[in-house]
Amino acid sequence: MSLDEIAKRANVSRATVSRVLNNYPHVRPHIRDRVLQAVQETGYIPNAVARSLVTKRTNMIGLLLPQDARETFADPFFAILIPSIAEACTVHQRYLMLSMVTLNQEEGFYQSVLRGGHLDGVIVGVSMFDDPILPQLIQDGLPLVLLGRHPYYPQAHWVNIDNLQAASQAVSYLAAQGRQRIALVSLPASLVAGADRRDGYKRALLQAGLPIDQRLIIETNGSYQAGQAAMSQLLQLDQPPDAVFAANDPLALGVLHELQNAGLRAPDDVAVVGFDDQPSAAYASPPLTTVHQPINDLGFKTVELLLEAIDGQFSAPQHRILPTTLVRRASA
Amino acid sequence: MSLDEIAKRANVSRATVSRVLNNYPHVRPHIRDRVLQAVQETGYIPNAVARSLVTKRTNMIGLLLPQDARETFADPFFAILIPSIAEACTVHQRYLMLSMVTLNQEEGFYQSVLRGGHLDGVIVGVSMFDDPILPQLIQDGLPLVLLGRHPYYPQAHWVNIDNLQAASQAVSYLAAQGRQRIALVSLPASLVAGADRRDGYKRALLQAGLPIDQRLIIETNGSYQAGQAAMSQLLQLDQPPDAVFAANDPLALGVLHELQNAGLRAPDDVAVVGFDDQPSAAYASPPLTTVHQPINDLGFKTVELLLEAIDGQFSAPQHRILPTTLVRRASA
DNA sequence: TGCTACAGTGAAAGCGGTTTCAACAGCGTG
DNA sequence: CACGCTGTTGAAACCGCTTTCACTGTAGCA
Repeated sequence: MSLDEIAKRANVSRATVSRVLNNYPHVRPHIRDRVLQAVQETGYIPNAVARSLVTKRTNMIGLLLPQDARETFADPFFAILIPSIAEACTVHQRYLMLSMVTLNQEEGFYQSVLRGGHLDGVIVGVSMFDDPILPQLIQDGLPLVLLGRHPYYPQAHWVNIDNLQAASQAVSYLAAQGRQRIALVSLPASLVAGADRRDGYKRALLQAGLPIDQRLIIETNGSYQAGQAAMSQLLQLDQPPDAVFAANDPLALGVLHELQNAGLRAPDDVAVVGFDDQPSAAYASPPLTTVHQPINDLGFKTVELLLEAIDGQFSAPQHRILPTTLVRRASA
Repeated sequence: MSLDEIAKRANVSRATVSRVLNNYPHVRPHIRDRVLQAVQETGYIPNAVARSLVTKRTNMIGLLLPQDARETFADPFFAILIPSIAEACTVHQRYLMLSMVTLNQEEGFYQSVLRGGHLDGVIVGVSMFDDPILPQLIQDGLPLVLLGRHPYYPQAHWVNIDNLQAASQAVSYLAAQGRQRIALVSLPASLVAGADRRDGYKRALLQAGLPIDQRLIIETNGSYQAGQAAMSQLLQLDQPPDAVFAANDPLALGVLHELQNAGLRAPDDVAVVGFDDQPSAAYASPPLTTVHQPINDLGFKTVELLLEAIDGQFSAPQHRILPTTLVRRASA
């Protein structure tokens, strides 16, 4: 069923049907009603593809996730972020295309996704410094928002939290309690957020007049198991830490678990602070002190920034920084 | 840049360019080369929307997730399933549209997504018996595959595991060890899978000659915290259980945690079996005995079944059942 | 009353591809 | 040599919508 059919049924031209459907003014009420009735009767839904062909808008935005997206999904950060983005899309009447395509994997397919005109814009769940897709993407000129700042692409819009500041605050909090040997269980340094949180950790130590001890810094892949392993390793040091800043909550929970296995207690023996404030953090034993980041807002703001970018509202790159807060529970 | 431009550049007609691009036979090699060279030089990518308008194919499939998708994403089952589906789409050169739209929420938007011609077919991450979207969807006639069987819609294709049989096997395993009071920490009965696993539990009890004790059956929302709460409740019974079958792994891990809190040990005091075999199950303490389901395969088979359905290969509804295995670790 | 301005409408031209159809060349055959 | 194929190509129609443009009719105004 097409426009023509409605047009015939309502005894008007296709142009008029189109006007009614798109809420143009300058259509006389009784004509509008006739059209709407025909639409009602037939259950007509306009063909989105045909519409897109002429309007150059698909109302579809892409969410590009990193190659290792399988691990990504296990991360509670993404488990909250992705539904937020999806919801934001629905709220704004946009469709969401999920893509885990990588450059090396399927060059041609990647090209056709991104440059085939299917997408109005793209959100890049970027993270790595050297993501191979980014350069192409940015050159393509497709409206784009990065989820997280990226030092190499100042011209790109992004939404982020202040990872450095947030991490610094968490570590300062530990230092203020008199903790002397504060360990860092970190994310991969290849991630921008990983590097930022590490830098925040170091800055806080220096500000507190504490030394930076490389043996207290353990780089991990960010998983629960890695947290366990890291803590286990830290406990074997001659001088084990009296506090741990874990760069995300899964790591922190792993750390807590390993402490428990070793017969140690948090915060008495070792204070632990996490990052993310994932829902289960409050239910850990002991409940986890952690940096809360507004993941939901992050998703919404990112979508909204992208939509504004698609509308061409900006001449300069936009950088939105959302606030974090340290949530004090029992673990530190 | 459009077909015309390539046509002019290669000094052929648009039809010929189209033929080359779609690998038609009957194009003389030197003409084909000329066209390909023009494509190369210009970096031309055909407009997918225009193509879709005439071919009636968008190469895009939808993944419809339930209303409570936010919880859904926290479930490791979906954390594995969704990337699998995404990967299967990439492998088969299809795009994936993620949708959490619900009927009540945005009727119009829902309609335009599903009936606007954007989608070649839909995977429904169905679960509830009375999902309000399903009737419409099935009537719409859009190619569709359910993720999990549904008793009310025999005409729909689906891919599933045999939940009843798998649960039954797990409980029989406990009974064979001489466990007398086997509790069930179940999923909501409003979920088909929840009901199936509960029925399997009951069947195994009856087959083992054990009574069905309603006090030993606790219905939950399937979360880790719910598992803790359920176990806590079970331990307050006059005669607490000596085994627990948890209907998914988060529940089982919560149960284990609560046992530990109560100073009890698994499997000595209470044996615990889970369901899913999520990656972290092997790292639990004790490592979790659980029903392994091939979530990855589930994702791939579902996509492949949908693609076949889109090709119109079936006259009868297809039901694919994938095998499960009980993975014996230390918790039971 | 005669003009202008503008609201309201339809015809038709795209959007960028695919596909049908007809035309033409070159070939083997009777 | 006429004929019918087959292989190869281009012209043009078409997919279903939006949007421009031109054309009415009517109201407002001098």
